[in-house]
Amino acid sequence: MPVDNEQTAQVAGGTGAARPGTRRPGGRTARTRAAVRDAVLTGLTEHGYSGLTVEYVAEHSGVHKTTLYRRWGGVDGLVADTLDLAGEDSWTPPDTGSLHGDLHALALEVVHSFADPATAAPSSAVIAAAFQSEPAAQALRAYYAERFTRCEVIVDRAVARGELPGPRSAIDGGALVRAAAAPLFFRLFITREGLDEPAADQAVAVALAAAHAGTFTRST
Amino acid sequence: MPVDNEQTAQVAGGTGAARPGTRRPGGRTARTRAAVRDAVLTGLTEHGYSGLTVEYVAEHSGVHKTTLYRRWGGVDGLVADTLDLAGEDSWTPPDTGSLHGDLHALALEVVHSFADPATAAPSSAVIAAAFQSEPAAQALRAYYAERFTRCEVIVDRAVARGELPGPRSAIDGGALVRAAAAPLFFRLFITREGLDEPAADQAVAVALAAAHAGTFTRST
DNA sequence: AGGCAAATGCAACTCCACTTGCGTTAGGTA
DNA sequence: TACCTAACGCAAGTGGAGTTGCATTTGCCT
Repeated sequence: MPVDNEQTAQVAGGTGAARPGTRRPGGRTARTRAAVRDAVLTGLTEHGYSGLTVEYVAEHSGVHKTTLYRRWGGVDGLVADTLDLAGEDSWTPPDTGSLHGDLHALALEVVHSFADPATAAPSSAVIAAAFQSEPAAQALRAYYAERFTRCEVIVDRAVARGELPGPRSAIDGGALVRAAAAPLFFRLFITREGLDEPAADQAVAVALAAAHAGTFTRST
Repeated sequence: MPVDNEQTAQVAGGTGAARPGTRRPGGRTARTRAAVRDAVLTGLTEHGYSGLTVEYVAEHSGVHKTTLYRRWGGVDGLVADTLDLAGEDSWTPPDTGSLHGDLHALALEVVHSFADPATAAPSSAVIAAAFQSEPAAQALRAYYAERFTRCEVIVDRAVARGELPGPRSAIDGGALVRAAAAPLFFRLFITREGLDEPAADQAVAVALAAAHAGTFTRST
């Protein structure tokens, strides 16, 4: 079953001005999308976002340049769509048996994923693309929103285990996980300090300390 | 006294291959730099980073296009140099009389600076530029490193007041302040959730809770 | 004051991202 | 099966970013 997750925003009028790719989600269209996204991924890992060009994707996907411009608008659209695909994986947060273990494993996943060019390229590419195109910003927002929603299980389990004061609903799990992740991305893209395991350790420690102090407990 | 803070990195050979701008920091050169940086600032606030073009800077600064390419290499270099200027201001961290007050004021400064396009544009522009050029990344790194060094006074004062366990050297002030700032930038540029005062409140609360739990105390 | 070289100005050129008009292919439907 | 049209392919063209060789200005030093 080929996926079809076109952005539902900005439909021109009520007259049904169909955007390309929405009316014929069948064979060729789906094949085109898959080929294009593969080419985008390899292009990103090879040349990075700033070095990725529409012409490159055209050559390496067998899809004509004009089609790429028509359906995706440009490099940023291509990258945004690629992230949409990446968001449809079956990833689940770690389950180590303790809150600290889960958060630490999660932080290490981030560290390692950004250490490997193949996985780091798409992620950082969209962050870069979001600066110059609203669709990319949208894709980025949606991606992380969904990721952190998946992560709330970690906190739910911790509450169930009695590691944090219950009930579940009283603690903002999303905020806790975000707090653990934020310093890592901050170091990566803002202060450009680079990532290592100590950084991950400290990020987790900060988030956990705040959690135990009740900082993420929702105010009634 | 005209400033001259050229990047000292990547000097080609030992034979003294002088880069433009280093041998004659006098009148015209300095005037050129000033005019260019003004034009970059107005260009950024008007069109944003993705809309800023070298030609625009040339027209609005009176400096010829060729000169801009020669001395700054391109848009990213222009933006990086502009941040270098911004880093030479006389900013000092807030001094409210309490650690919480200082951190909160600091967080609010971030929120408000990114709410105002005129101040937000240069900052976010360099973050974007750092994705495609090493000089820009360098400028970004230097800028925030210097900023957070200035902020360590906040923690020093708190220790002196007895708000945190001393001695000064035992606590990593930079890490504490970074912890308070990270969630804000994370929301701005990674999850693209936008900033508001509650976000600032929580960021400060998290950092403070971690500080009181001893998370930023240096291990001997 | 006078001379040297760095820094800038200038105009023409190259190259590539992006567009456009039209012909062709193939998915959906009767 | 046959038709219709969305989606794609193609080739030529356009515009602007970035480059190059040379003339001109202007700081700095003697």
